[in-house]
Amino acid sequence: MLHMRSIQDDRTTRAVIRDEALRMFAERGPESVTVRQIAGAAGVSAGLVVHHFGSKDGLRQEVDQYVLTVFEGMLRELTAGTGGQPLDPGAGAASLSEAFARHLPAGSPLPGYLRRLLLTGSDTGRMLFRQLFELSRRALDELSAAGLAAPGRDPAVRAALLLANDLAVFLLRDHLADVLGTDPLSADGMARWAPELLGIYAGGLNAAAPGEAPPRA
Amino acid sequence: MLHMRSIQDDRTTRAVIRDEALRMFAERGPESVTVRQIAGAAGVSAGLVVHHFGSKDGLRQEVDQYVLTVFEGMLRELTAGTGGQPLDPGAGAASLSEAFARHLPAGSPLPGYLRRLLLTGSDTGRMLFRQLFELSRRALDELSAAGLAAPGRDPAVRAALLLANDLAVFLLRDHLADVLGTDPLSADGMARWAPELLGIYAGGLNAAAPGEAPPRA
DNA sequence: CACGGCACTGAACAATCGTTTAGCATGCTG
DNA sequence: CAGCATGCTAAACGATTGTTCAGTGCCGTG
Repeated sequence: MLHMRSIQDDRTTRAVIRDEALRMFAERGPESVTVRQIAGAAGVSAGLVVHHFGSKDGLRQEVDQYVLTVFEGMLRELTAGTGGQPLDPGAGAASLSEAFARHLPAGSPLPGYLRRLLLTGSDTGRMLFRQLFELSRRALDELSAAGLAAPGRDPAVRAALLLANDLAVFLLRDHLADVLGTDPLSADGMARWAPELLGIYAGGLNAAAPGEAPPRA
Repeated sequence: MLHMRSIQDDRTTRAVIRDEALRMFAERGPESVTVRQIAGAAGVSAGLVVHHFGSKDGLRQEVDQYVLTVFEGMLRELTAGTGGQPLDPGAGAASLSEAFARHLPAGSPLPGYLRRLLLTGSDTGRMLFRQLFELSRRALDELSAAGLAAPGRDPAVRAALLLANDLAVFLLRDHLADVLGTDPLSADGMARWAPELLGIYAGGLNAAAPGEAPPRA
């Protein structure tokens, strides 16, 4: 209780346990990971895990909190970076995957953990989604104010739609990598994905065939 | 003691167990549901569950198979219905949610189970996604042949994108219902969602304000 | 009627779970 | 130096897990 763990002081035994738990939780889910497996991966005894975090659920909550903190840091940098100038259409939507690809190392367990967080129906996941939704709404407002996108007849739905489309990329990341042969969160994958998405956002499904008669909106 | 079941329930005990397992698996995940809980919900003993399905995993596999069969039946009807005539733009993408809303009762556990199937990294889930991807490719081909949509510079990515956008709706169903106040798989929800999506597919995010210079595409 | 198979139960099984406990070493503090 | 909290381990605890087993009642068939 003497020292608060600072960022530079991070890899204490406690942090190692937390990181291993994060990795294993993301991969197989908290229910399928035992305290002894976490302890083994961290090179400590099972009792020490409980000693540090009170219980397995206490560890899970701390991992939740940690992941949320890291992610919010990413979001803060993301929104701060685009604060002044107008955004690309879909930047508020497409940039999530982009932010992941840019800020996280290749094999980071964070996307997987966030995915699980969004899909388990937990309060943490709900709060996270609400936060992302508000972000999407603000991004759409900015686009709309800049004349780069119409707010639509139902701006809330449009913001939700842009967010959902963006989240789909990393919710379905493994499957997309499977059928496309490229991880959509990698640089190569985004180079294939982004133009297609931006093309649709720019002019719809018919935009890429300019000789064709444009469809009626 | 057969009296746990309602009077007019022609399902066999085996089917009752399967259905209860399906419901509980969809809600909480197979790892968090015990054989005894399933047995209790079905009004039978734990031993009988194993007697009918060999093991808990055998039951899980049978539920997988059952869900897949039902879902493929839905898909077959879906593709058969749109075989002859040209589709709306995005019909191959938007119709999945539509098919769910039309073919399943309100509280059906099937969407939840399919969601879990897609996100657990199982072989079944991968096969399911590949199947959906092929369906999406064919739908895009039809749209393209009918001149209703451009295939894009990377048709595989475009098909994957349309599929991902569609799947996002029911992967994030609960969260979308939370922030929008309407279940996107209900009739009301789709009435709000579909126009927004089709509008983007028809003319992009700026469809309401044409003549603007499109961003980098 | 006898009998074999079937659905089914309740109890027991070994394994594994999260957690508790006792104890050991280390290092700081008065 | 003693005192004591801290990081940590090994062992054990009770509860719960999936599964097995012996047995019971029932029903159609020879």
